[in-house]
Amino acid sequence: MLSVHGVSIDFDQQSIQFIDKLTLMATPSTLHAQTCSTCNLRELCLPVGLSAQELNRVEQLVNVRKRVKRGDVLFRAGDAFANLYALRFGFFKTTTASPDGREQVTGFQMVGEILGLDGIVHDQHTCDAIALEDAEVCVLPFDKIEEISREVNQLQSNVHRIMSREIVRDQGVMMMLGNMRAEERLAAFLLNLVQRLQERGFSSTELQLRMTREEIGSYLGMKLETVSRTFSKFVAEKIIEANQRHIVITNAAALRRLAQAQTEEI
Amino acid sequence: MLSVHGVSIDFDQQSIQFIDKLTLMATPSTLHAQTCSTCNLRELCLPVGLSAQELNRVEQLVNVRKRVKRGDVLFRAGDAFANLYALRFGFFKTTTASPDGREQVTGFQMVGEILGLDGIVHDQHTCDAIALEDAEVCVLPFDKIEEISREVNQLQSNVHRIMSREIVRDQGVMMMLGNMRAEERLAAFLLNLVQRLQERGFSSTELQLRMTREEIGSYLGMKLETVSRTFSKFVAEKIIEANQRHIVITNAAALRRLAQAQTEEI
DNA sequence: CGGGCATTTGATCTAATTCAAAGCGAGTGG
DNA sequence: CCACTCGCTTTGAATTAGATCAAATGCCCG
Repeated sequence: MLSVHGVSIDFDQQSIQFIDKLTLMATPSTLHAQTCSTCNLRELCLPVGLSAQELNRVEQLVNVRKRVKRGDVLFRAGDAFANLYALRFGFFKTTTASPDGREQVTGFQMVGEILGLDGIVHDQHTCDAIALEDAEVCVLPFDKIEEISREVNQLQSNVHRIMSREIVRDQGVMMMLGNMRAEERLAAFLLNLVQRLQERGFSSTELQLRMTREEIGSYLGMKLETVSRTFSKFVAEKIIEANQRHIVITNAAALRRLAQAQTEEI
Repeated sequence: MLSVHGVSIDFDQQSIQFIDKLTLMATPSTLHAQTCSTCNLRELCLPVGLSAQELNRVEQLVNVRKRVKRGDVLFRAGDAFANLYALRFGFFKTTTASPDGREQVTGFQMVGEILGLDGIVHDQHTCDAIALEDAEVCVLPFDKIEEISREVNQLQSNVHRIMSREIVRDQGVMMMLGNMRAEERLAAFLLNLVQRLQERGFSSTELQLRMTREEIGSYLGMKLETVSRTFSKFVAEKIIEANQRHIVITNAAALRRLAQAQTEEI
């Protein structure tokens, strides 16, 4: 459930349309508002918990928004790092390549999540960020983030938390890749998606996958055939219903039982 | 090669003794100096690149050092988060547990590395940090880090870089766990250790493992038997010599070839 | 309506796990 | 100082989860 101007709104489906509807509701006069104060995502995003006054200061951060079409690249490994990106709507994957050309999906990002943290260490991105559906991001120049977070303690804290969250998330993925069997991984994956969607006001039982079986497999360290077979197994066991990429979770308890090995979010 | 007061020193073996020897050389009058300015690790640690003046300000950060005996816990999942820890000497592992009790090693830390970043998001640690040999850490209260890094830009930048480095490291581990076969993982693991040791002035061909086969396996997502067999295979192929935990790399090129799938450090 | 990608499903195959047993080494106490 | 553990490691044999190879089906989109 996403709270906008104190009003909670319930969604039963996630999609660009719904987010745009939300934008419309939240900011009737400024449809493509360029400021954080009028952005309906501010309670998910970098400025969580900032006072109106602090928010004013942070506004200076966001002057550019960028549309990224499905299939397009936001940044690529090797690109010079200058900005973080806050995802306003749409869906991304990040992929990391090895010297010998193998590629792995290392994350999926949805509304309100921050892309580009990998670039900070070496002033250079180490992964590709590719839109899996038409998306829009706020471009956040990192030097400005650093500058403003020296003045606004809450922003400083948020930056630290977001980075730490990413580190903890990665621990969970390692757990998944290192310890879990195919079924457990897929169960954990579905639950994780659905949980994040729920935090954003969408259904906790129904979702539209934005990625292929192959991308899921790459992320989960298994082959696309295994992903497909495991989906089929879940369907046979009446744990989920699956029509192509539309998934309905019919037995969340069973799924949770399977995914036990995964570290749950605190 | 570690540069101390402008003098480069070469080690052929890593061990507590050697680090203590170094301490002795670097700070003859204050054997257990409690300040960063006199710490021989300052070029590896949080204060990299700080001017003497800035260093003075950062000094206020470090007032406590803590000894941790082999097998002892520095912090545990669930512990309240208050400090980061800079590793002065010794060797740690961090382990993450799942609800159903499975445990996985998610990292090994050596001199100059920072522990505790996982705790920032939820003011609570999410992993255990356990010393694999007698160790000493500087206790760095995180609120002070935040406070000082508002004033000292270079420190702020270092904090961000260290967190980002961790994120990039984790991407590499995911790559390893998701894409690589047992041999490749072990090769990548050995090369990574040896590379980090080399950055600290130790040999790039010889190392003393501080962890068991089981711990290696847990980190690499394989069983201890497989780790052992793979070591034996490397020995048979004359890529390494292994006597218990003492490893000599005799054919680094072959090892590098095997580990190609791993993302190399930029 | 046709072409190309994505998905499903089946039949082997194999890398790694599991189960089992023996060997080794460092530390302890008689 | 030796004998005896106990934990770690190695090696072997059997088993298996998932990979690979292959083919058919489905679906979207121009």
